[in-house]
Amino acid sequence: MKELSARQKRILSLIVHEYIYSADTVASKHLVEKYNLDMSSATVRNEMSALTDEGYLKQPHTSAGRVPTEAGYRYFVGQLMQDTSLPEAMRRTINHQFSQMHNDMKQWLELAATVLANETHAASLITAPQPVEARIKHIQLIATHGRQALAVLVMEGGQIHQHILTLEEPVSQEQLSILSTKFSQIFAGKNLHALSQYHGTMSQLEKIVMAWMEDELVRSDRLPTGEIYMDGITNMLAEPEFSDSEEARKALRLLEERSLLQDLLSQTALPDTIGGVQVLIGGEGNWNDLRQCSVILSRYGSPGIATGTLGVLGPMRMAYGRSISMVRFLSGILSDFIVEQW
Amino acid sequence: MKELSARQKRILSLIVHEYIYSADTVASKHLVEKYNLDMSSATVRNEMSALTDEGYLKQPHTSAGRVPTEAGYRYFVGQLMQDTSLPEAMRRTINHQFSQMHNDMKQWLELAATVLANETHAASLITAPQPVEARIKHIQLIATHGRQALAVLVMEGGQIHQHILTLEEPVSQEQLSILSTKFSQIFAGKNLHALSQYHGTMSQLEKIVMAWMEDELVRSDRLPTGEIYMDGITNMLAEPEFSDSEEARKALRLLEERSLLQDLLSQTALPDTIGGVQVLIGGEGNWNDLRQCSVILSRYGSPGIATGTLGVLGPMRMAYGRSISMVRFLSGILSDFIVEQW
DNA sequence: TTTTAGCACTCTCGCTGTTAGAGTGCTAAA
DNA sequence: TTTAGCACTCTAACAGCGAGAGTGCTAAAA
Repeated sequence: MKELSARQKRILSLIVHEYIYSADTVASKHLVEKYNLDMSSATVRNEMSALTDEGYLKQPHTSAGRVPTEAGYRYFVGQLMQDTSLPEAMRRTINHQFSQMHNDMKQWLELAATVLANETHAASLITAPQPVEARIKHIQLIATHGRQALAVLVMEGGQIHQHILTLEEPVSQEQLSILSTKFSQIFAGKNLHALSQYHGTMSQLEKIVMAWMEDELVRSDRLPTGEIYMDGITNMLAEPEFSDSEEARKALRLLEERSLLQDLLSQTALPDTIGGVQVLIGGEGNWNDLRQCSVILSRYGSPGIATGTLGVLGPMRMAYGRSISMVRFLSGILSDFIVEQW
Repeated sequence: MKELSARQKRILSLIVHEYIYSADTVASKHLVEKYNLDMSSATVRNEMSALTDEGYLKQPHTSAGRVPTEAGYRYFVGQLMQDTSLPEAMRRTINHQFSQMHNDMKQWLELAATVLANETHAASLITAPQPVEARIKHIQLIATHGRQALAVLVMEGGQIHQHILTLEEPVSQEQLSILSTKFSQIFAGKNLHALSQYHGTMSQLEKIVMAWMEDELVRSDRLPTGEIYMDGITNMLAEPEFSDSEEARKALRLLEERSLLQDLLSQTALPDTIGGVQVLIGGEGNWNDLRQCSVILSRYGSPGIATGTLGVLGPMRMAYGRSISMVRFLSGILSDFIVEQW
């Protein structure tokens, strides 16, 4: 693969733009007219031909215009796209929306998913932030009803696990409070490992609480077990490439099968690249069902505290510039929120 | 509309069955052959003609077989369908799956959504149970990090609200515990109304907690603000009636737009009919986007404690018998869980 | 050497016409 | 009242055709 000439780059860029805009093959003449190019359609044709040889363009049929290939998109995203930042007005609007929310992670994630989906016209997905290391800070037991007690485990980062325990027999709030204090003192600052090494003689009640804590920590340690927020699934169906519902199914199955999604997220979005944005085009060979799609991902959060992933899934013919800025911007908003809250 | 003859009922029933099975128009001859009917195709044709006049059948074109109308489905579901209960083996399998879960409402709801979607080949949706009356049982404040404190509100039914409060300044766990006790004594057994009538002199901290509690109760009072669990969205796309993705979008938009969904659920599934199953065919005139769909709904939970809704959304050509049994069965499982837990 | 005009060539898309087959409705006989 | 038989209708599938779009190539112009 040779280096492309400036003119070839320009033409490739225009073709990608135009195709993203129109969803239709783009012809040499059309390009010259629409953008008032200072060359003839024949010249453009020659360059197109060269770009096709290089593998950046293809034609659906002999006498059709050109369409970007996977490699074409990749070159565009990597080399040609100027990094447009979001217009100030939009930043303000979005910030305003968040400022009107409660200080509630869940609500913020929901809003972020909605905004992301609406602005990119694609499907958005966001995983809830996962604490980086599970260290206990605090344990509290609260009597609720009969033999039921609510157990709350507060982690170092402020992360919360809770569960309703069913006890052997009713226990008063006083007794529970005493146990809460005891356990809090013993385990404060400890992680899962220390927990499983503790082996004193324990009452039945203590055993139940211990069992639950271990269980909770084991689960939260197998990283991605958190909730996933999505929106804009129907946006995908509006794209012409998914008018065949079979194609749409392939892409959407990914969103339903948690395991697939987790694979995707964990294999790509590296935990230590907060704020960086990754672009996956056409499944990058690994995800067959995503051959028609692109995914834009970013880790958000704070490296020492908790991180999650957010991204959009759309057709390969996606407004990359806008989507990437959007992902980056929202990643920033959520990161800030986590830093403030925790 | 006259009463249908026994034979007409039989034919209508067979046509509905056959169409649900094959997704194709059903012809008189086909019916006679497949089911070894003791009459000729001409006779069946005559009856079909009558059923068409009555509005239970229609033909897509002059020389095509018949297809049930909305009214046809309705008659089938209301009058013709024998109430099949789930085979024992399947009940056991499903029960077993649940028994292997933790005692966690969220996990049960997720599992229920998955099972429901898989068994009905349609989209499932379940709303988290909402407490019937919001009465405070208990308040607990837990220091987490800096100026942050976790506030937990335990309701009479065992329902839990929690939120991270941002305080004016750091407060020790001791102080928080004192306030917890005080508020718990004052407000135990009270509901929203009593809360807003309390007007002593309050510290800054107290005001913050009060404000949150009111807010939480107001929100939980406007009934359907709970989480919604879904699965099987892609099942819909597999049905031939949604191979046109535009139709699929219409139906799926409902699942994305919370407000639409809440409308549907609240207007149909009445809170006091636990275990009863409602069937909505073709949107029943009210939901234009559901003209091609049917919805099967049931309230679950316990009247005095908390209730939620579960159901399936599928094409009108849906396996009603199986789906209804499935909805009823899972409704029962979730109800039992709620009764046990709370 | 590069660009461009011009033209032949190719392939799709939409239209039309035709045909085979499926399924009905009707009529007249059982 | 049921049924056999047949005429009739409509669709789905296929082929043929022409228009139009867009390219690739060639030869002339810059």
